[in-house]
Amino acid sequence: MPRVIMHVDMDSYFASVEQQARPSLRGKPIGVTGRPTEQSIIVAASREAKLRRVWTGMPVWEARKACPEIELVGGNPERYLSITKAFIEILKEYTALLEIYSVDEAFLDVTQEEAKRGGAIRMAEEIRRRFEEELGECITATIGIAEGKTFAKLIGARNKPDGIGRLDPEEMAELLESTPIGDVWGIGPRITARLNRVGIRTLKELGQASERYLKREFGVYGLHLLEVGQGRDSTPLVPYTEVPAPKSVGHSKSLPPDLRDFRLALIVLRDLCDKVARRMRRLGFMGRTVHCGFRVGSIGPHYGKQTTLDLPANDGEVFYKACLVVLGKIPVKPEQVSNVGVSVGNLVPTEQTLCSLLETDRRREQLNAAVDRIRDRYGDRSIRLGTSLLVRPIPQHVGGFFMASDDLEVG
DNA sequence: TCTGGGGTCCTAGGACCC
DNA sequence: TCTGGGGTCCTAGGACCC
Repeated sequence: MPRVIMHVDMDSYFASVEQQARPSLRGKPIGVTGRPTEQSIIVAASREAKLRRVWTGMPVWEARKACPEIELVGGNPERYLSITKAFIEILKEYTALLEIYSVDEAFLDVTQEEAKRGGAIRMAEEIRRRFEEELGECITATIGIAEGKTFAKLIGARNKPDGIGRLDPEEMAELLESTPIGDVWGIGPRITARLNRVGIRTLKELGQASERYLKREFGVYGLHLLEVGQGRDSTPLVPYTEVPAPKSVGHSKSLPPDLRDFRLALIVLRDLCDKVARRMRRLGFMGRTVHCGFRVGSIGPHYGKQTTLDLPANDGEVFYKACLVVLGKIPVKPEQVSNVGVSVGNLVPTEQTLCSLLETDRRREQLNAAVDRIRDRYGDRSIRLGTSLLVRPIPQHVGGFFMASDDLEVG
């Protein structure tokens, strides 16, 4: 029996939530930004802003050029999360096979339920009506319905915003013929360019490509591409009840153009290590692989290296030391470091590690727990590391390599 | 004026062990 | 002494997503 998959995608999500919370913003082109600086980017544009050609990912200066009256609003992550929880609660009433894909998207498998509820379209109408009644008139969603996730997403995108789209099997051939491969979930610019080069531009053409070619070029992913090109998509949903454990925890930070400096990058890195460690403690994980990376110049590539610790850790100091070791191996000039990041993988639940049995680690743990309590109570900035305030000698740059490890005084 | 910050999965080569 | 096969772990890099 064919599946009936629904993709629920909130329209201009962060911007809509802001307009719901602040009526003075309604009907206006607004852009939600991460930080209120000119260097930041538009994280979400309201419908009015989109009509004025302002898109997600656009730098603020470019958005202003496209739409001088744009009103910039700093984002409120907690607010978005609480609305997300609310709409997820509504969706749970319609099926247990619900995948929470992101803060503003979900997939529902309603194969079993649709008959009882008068069909998938009627269900989608009801869901949209309840969003309006329970979350507010500004919070709208577009719902796509098809036999697989990829096509539900695609048909939803064709009906944005504030709409419902259902793909009937008879319409599949036409859709395959008219859809450029780059419109499809999972086919980004690189794969698009590679396929275009051999004359594949539409989904239909993708479906006619040889299996051998796709397998050779794209590995197992090539088989998925072929399936999608032929109008099939059996990718399973990941029900929210079976959310996989996180595989890595990381933070990164871009530096303002006038503050691109390796010393500053190290201070920021020390803070990021602490943040990562704290999140891991909160999540109950320790990790062994420490990956440290940075970017040089605004369009330069990301450089990254990793190292594996002997024992899993969840301590910022340990991560920072590992980063310094790793950075010493990166053959790049330290000037103009524009972005720095750390991410820890190879995660193990804390209770499954033996580290807590070691005396030194127990003391360290007590210290971390105390710091966590203070921050829980007074905020992340209430207690900071000595390094955030104090920098001493300058890292040497020798023969194109960093000499980083012992140059920074850790307070 | 020139792009944030958080992730996932896959591949491939080398080291090492049996 | 030489050769082969299989498995796991580690590292680097590529691609994609929201």
